[in-house]
This record gives sequence, C-alpha cells and structure tokens, in this order.
Amino acid sequence: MVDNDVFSALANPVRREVLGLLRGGPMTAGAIAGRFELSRPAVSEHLRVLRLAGLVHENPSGRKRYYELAPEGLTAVSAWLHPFERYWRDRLTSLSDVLDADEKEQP
Amino acid sequence: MVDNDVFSALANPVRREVLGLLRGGPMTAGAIAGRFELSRPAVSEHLRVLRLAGLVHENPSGRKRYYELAPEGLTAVSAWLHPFERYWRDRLTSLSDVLDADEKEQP
DNA sequence: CAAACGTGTCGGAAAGACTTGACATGTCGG
DNA sequence: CCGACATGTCAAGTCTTTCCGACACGTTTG
Repeated sequence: MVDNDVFSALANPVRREVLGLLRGGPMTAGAIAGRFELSRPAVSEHLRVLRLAGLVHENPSGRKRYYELAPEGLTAVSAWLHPFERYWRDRLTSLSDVLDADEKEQP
Repeated sequence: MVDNDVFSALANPVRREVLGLLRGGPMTAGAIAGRFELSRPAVSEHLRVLRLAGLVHENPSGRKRYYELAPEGLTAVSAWLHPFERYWRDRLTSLSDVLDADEKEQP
C-alpha cells in the first residue's frame, strides 16, 4: 500500500471494519487496535494507509491520537461508482431484460 | 486474488478500467486485451478475477468470449458505501462544521 | 481432417502487501 | 526528572499478486 489509492485502501477487510467503527464517532488508535486480533503495529499501519488514502483524519490530543472519519474521503469511490449505479439500476428494473440482453451476440 | 472479494477486485486500476470499457457494451477478451499494454494472459487473469468477484458475466459465442458488466456485482459496494454516504453528506452541508468538529478533543 | 484462430491455464520471476517483534518518540503522573 | 503509557516506525520473513512466455483446448475455415 504505497500509493494513496482509496480503492486499494478499501481492499482490506480490517480497514473497512475500522471505517465502520469510526462511524460511531472518533476513537483512539489503542481503542481501535483493541477491537481486532492483530498486533498493534499492524493496526497502526492500517490507520496509516487509511490516512494516506484520505479516509480518516488524525487529531492528536496529548499522548492519545483520535481518529475520525474523513467525510470527503469516500466521495472518490462514490463518484467512480455513480455511472455504474445508473447502469445497473436501469437494467435491474426488469431482471428478464438483463437475461434477454445476454442473448444479443454479434458474430 | 484468491477470494471473491469485490473490493479486492476493484483495487486494481486495470480492472476498474475494464469495467469502464464494458459500460459501452460487451467486448471479447481479445478486444479488451487490445486496449492495454499488457500480455494477453495478464488480461485474461484480470477477467478471471472480475468474473469470480461477480462483476462481469462471460458468454461464449463460438470461439470468442464476450464479457459484459454484471449489473448486480457492484451493488455490494454500493450497499457498503451507503451508510457512509449519508454520513458525509450530512457533514459536507457545511464544510466549516467539519473543520470545527476536528477541534472537539475529549482528554 | 488440418491449419489458423481465440482464449484459458501453467510455471516461474519480480514486486508488493501483511504481519510480527524490537526499538524510538513524545506525554503524563509523582 | 523518571517510570509508565500511547503510539509510530524499522527490519525481516512470508504469502500474494502481477506479469510474462509457452503450451493446451476447443472452434472455425478451407
């Protein structure tokens, strides 16, 4: 995870779960680590990836560091997804249409 | 890419680009491979990953194989994203609110 | 049927990600 | 100040991904 790619950041289930936890409000690195059966350094690295991807904000407070969701982070995913969303919604209005469309072969 | 995880499938930029191409309609494996500076086996493997993730459908027609978008594939992503989408939309109504919220430290 | 075509899969090399244990940095309490 | 605490970072091992060249398989064409 060397680049700041949001999609790569989301590829890891632990990181997705961290984002889910953070939906309930900011948490310290330690509190987050406590929720997983992982070494603390591992969690720290996951947090670093999320931070580089712009998915979380880090606010140090004394010797603790609170992480919270970065509202703007997931907009890139949403934006990428949007054209597809329209596409599949159109087709799912009638599932039979989708199945019929599978038949159109151009030899 | 051993699991069928949709998010892992989307982590690769080539695969995201393939999905983008397929938005214009079904394409053969060869036509897809022709769009990239990659060996055909590499593209074939990407297609395999997309298929396992349920993001594309494969319909063989003679000795060609047409790939097309699987409408239902991305719904998992959309579903996961949805709660966050509401969250960040609420906060982005006023960006200054977000910045202010960063200030709330609980020692 | 044989040659040409479209494509998938196998073996292996190079690059990258994930994890862990050990160490470094900065902060709080006495 | 000094020890305890919260956390980040480094080095190394292992597993996974990605890519390529070569080969295999079914389909079409002559």
